[in-house]
Amino acid sequence: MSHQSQVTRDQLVAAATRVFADHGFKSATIRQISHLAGANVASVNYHFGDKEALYQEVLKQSFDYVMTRHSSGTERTGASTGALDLRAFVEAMLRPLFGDEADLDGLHGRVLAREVIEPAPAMESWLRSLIEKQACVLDGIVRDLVGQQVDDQTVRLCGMSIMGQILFYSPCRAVAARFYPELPAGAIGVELLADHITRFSVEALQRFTGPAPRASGFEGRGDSEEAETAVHLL
Amino acid sequence: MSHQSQVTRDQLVAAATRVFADHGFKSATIRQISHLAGANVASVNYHFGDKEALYQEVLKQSFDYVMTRHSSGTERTGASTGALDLRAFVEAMLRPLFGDEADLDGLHGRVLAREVIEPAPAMESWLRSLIEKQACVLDGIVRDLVGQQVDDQTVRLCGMSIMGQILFYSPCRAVAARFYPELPAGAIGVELLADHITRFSVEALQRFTGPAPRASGFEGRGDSEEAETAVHLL
DNA sequence: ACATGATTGAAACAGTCATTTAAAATATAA
DNA sequence: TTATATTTTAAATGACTGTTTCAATCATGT
Repeated sequence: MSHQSQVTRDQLVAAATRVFADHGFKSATIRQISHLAGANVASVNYHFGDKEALYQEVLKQSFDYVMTRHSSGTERTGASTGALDLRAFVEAMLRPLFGDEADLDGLHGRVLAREVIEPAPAMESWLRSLIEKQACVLDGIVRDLVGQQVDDQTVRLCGMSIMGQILFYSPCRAVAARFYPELPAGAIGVELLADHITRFSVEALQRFTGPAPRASGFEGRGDSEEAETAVHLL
Repeated sequence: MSHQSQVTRDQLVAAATRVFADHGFKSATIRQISHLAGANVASVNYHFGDKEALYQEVLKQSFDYVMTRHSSGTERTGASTGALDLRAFVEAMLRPLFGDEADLDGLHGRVLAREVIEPAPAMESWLRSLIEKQACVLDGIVRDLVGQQVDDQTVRLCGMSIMGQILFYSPCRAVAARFYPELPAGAIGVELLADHITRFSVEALQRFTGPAPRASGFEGRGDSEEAETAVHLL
């Protein structure tokens, strides 16, 4: 493998990362990628075999990038409070989803987020293991905050509430501006967002101590039929 | 317009709703749709002009369906507590996102959710107005729960936290099972989910009374550097 | 410098896509 | 029924897709 070969290979991966992040696997075209990389259309098939193999390579590199760059932030800090653990976790998950177009963090994060939300061909085992590991870490953080009286299913639901708040800004960062157009997009920094999500979640979790779900202020009369039919489950 | 013409038109819309909900605008093909409708490939272009016009029709009908069927649930109940308002809102937003393949609620909801999260060609003004209206309703509900001392931006962030928890289950319903595989998918009913999201959010919002963000339990020492760099913003 | 293998480039391939065409079939109106 | 308009059908069109082919080019080791 010559030197120039490695260069074009890298350029192809870089271009593919951007195109896949922007359009997804199916909508991205080899011609877009090769043109952006300044290479021939046949180069993808020569260097990687086919489109899907290139995608797997992009997925793998994005995975490695996020792991080495940010995943350390999701390790338990151990001695600190659960709130700080959560704060670090949220920011570590959130940061790759942001960053401008040129930012590597944003690109890699968007590729992974797209794959997680709508798995295109086949999710690789290492990506699945990453997700499960993160979910496990989050479980632990939540457990620290809610205490031991809460059952496992509730802990998982709380984890999903947190992940929902985070992933809301992934492929759907545009949706935030759509829901709240008057709120300038650039003004929502990662830190501000991480602060809010952490605070929102900590406030909620610190009251999830009791397993009795009806002890939380639903004493009003049920006007809406939807509310009436289901509020007994609370 | 003959009677049979109207029949095939309706069948095309019905088939298109399903295919668009499953694959999105770009990936859905006219051949899929017309075959599912038992019509010719040219029928779409004859009855609607082109693929995008058919998509607009599907969007419009899904919009009307959700509006008449569920949007009443998002009206303020007025006299009841904010928590019940939130519970009704959450379930009204959540229900269309669920339901099995044959369920009309699920189909229409998924079409709209797909469009909101990743707007395909151009979001129509009535859809935009629906979103803004819903956001406004949610703002009001949140405002009722947090009180008047909280600034508008925080109210909006709280609204997005709630929407994040809801939309987490939209195209990404699979992601829940992915994060927590041992949790049987069917076991998470709409009511259970709505109960949890409502409880989680109410617990959080009821503590968002004070505008001072640092009064909420971040007194631990900062181990993680990410936490350290940003915790001063709290 | 030369020969050999690795890499690139332009073109062509087969497949699918949305869309168009025009003839056939059907419904509607007289 | 007959004439007219509407609707359906099969086939073709042109633009895209991923992939292949093969000659030209380049790099590398002798």
